[in-house]
Amino acid sequence: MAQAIPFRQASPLKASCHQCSLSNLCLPLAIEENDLDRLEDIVQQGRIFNRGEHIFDQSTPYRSCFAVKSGSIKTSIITEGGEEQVTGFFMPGELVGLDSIGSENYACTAKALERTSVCEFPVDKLEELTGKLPELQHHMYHLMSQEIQNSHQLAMLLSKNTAEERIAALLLSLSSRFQRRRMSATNFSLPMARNDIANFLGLAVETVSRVFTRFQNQGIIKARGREVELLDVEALQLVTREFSRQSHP
Amino acid sequence: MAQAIPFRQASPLKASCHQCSLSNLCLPLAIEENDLDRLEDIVQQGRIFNRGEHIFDQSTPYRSCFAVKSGSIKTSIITEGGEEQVTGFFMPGELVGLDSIGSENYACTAKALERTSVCEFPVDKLEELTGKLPELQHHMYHLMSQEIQNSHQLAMLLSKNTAEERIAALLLSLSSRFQRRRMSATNFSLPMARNDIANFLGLAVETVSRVFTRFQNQGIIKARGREVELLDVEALQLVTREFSRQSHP
DNA sequence: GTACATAGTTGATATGGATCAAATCGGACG
DNA sequence: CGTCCGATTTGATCCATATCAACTATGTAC
Repeated sequence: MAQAIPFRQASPLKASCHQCSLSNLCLPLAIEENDLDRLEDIVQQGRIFNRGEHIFDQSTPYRSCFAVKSGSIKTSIITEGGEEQVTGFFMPGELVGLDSIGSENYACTAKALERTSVCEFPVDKLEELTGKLPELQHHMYHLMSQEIQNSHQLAMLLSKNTAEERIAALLLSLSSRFQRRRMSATNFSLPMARNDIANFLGLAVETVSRVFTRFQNQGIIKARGREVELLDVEALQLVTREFSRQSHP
Repeated sequence: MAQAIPFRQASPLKASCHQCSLSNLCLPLAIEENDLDRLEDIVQQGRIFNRGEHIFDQSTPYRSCFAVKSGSIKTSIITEGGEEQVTGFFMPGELVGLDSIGSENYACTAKALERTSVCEFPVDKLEELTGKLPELQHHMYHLMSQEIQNSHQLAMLLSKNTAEERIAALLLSLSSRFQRRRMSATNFSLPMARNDIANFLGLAVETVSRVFTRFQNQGIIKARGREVELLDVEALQLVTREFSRQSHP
């Protein structure tokens, strides 16, 4: 491993968005090459969290949003009663904490689902920078509106779709997100437990489990634990659209 | 009415955020008095829509977001199959279209629920302005994150709460939004049809109707058509919290 | 004022998924 | 290698809400 150590050891924590393999997914994608330094100046890179550790906690003062570098994160909100609602899963290249920007406190809790490394963007500096770089500001608006749309899609899924449709949609969403990272779209391992899937999709764990085995029996997927193989993507897509088809044939 | 006509008749469409009674709810609240002119310069004020008319349509090019001046608006997304999902209701002082800022096209359709007047903010000019006014930019981030949080709350409501809890939550939300506008918190008329409520909350119309009459029989509300009176706000609040209480007494 | 259409209510029945219960798997750790 | 504890699966039963059906109220056009 010795040869992997970079020459510039003087500033090991200095971010290097330039070399990051995720720069085409993450914030840098919005920025001109020569403005990238300004983003690097405000990023704190390379913080590592072990499975189960909190990146930030609901109701604590908002400081930063985070880009996932490797690993994965789940966010959830906790009601007064202690009930948990998983609001999202975040994979490399995705930004966590947008739901609280501009607020005093974090609106949710972010937890590492596995060993995860993140890049931290202090919000005060980020806002300052977006004020100077219109493309970056535009991209932030875009990311945030995307987040709203995602959440609306989730609400739709929850209010109108069956258990099978919800799970098919989740599998396809994960699939396309793996694909964006040039990984297999049909062969991946779920970063989250069945419990988290159930909570996120508004189902009981038992139902999630049953649907997985039903899909398996139908030859649509193969699943052993968290390892999943999508055997028939078209069938999955059909499941997610079945609902809308039935109503308007 | 003659005496109500302003002196400066030369520019009747010139916005006057300065005088607007909603300025403490709407975008102006984020801006210093002396920067307000710059906001007024980009606003197009006073467009009127009749009940049922579309303010904008899903999948058409994104141009502007809108502040409700009077009346009310519902937003919804339509699936490929033609199925509708109501994603929100917007009342005076609230901003519509944040879910698409930074996108090419509108992500939803906005429809006037009654005769409604709006102020239009062309997005290119708005982005330009937020680049110059940090407080305004901050406020935009805040509004958008608020929208994400709202949607997460909705998702939670849909995935974890009973019909009664959902409807109680909606009534309380409307109540507090009327109150912000210095209107009665207990006596108001619903801007939307039962159908829209049902769709928004992921219920059947029949269920909504039944819950309304159940609440009425319990003496919690009085409802005749769209006219609603909240007789026992605490009872309503209790209903929304009942769920969380049961799980963690 | 009458008629038709749309919105809302009420009743009867069916069902998808929750819940309860129990068995099995899997991985961390001594 | 065996033990233990949480995660997952499987089975049996129940219930909240959807669905189907019919009726009533409201409002709008003529």
